[in-house]
Amino acid sequence: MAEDVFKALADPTRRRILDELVERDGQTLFEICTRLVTKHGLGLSRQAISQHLAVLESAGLVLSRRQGRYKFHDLDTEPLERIVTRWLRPDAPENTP
Amino acid sequence: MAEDVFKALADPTRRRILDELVERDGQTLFEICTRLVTKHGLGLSRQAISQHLAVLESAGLVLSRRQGRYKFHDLDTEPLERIVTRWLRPDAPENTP
DNA sequence: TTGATAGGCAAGTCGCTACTTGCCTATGGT
DNA sequence: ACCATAGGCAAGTAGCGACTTGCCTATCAA
Repeated sequence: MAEDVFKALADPTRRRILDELVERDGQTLFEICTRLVTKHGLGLSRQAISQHLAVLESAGLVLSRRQGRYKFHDLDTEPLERIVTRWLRPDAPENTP
Repeated sequence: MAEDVFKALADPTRRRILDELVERDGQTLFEICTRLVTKHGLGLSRQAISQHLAVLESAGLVLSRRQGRYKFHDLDTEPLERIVTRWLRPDAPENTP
């Protein structure tokens, strides 16, 4: 649903997570946690990030693959393009650069 | 700010408003109210829509021009394109159709 | 000038959501 | 077998956001 995509993008922390995943795919939960702390100074618990990842996953923006005791997360940008074309007028001057 | 754009898009009613404005620019508050009620069956007060329009306006998605006692609202899709390109990998296969 | 229309301001309520805390499961190393 | 690591589940809390209600201002028509 587009609803889930918009709600997922509404939170700044979730957008940071997408930033991390677009930089490097296949990160685990702990990797994302430490990156958010060190690079962005966010002091969040592991569960907070886990819940954010669940939201992103149910929105289709993040795909996860389990492997042993690790769970790797990958970015899927496919839902992004569809939701924005909703309001782009086909023949508006700013949309035909 | 991109923050305001994402928060503005998070609400379903505000997205409906954008739907109405992309269909016809220059609508007043009351026009939008009646359209949301008749076409989408939303039973919202005038103030609710007014506050939504304020959010959209502060996000730069809606421009307003006052004329007498009327206030016309226009859609501006410019902020939309910038926020999505944030996570689109330049050379990913799904982004080069 | 009076009344009706179009809109704004401010306070208050209510539900959702982000976050925490505590405990539990499972996999891997030694 | 043991312990550490990677992650999950569930309940509880706090703050934000959507919506309402009531009242106020401004413009136009009669």
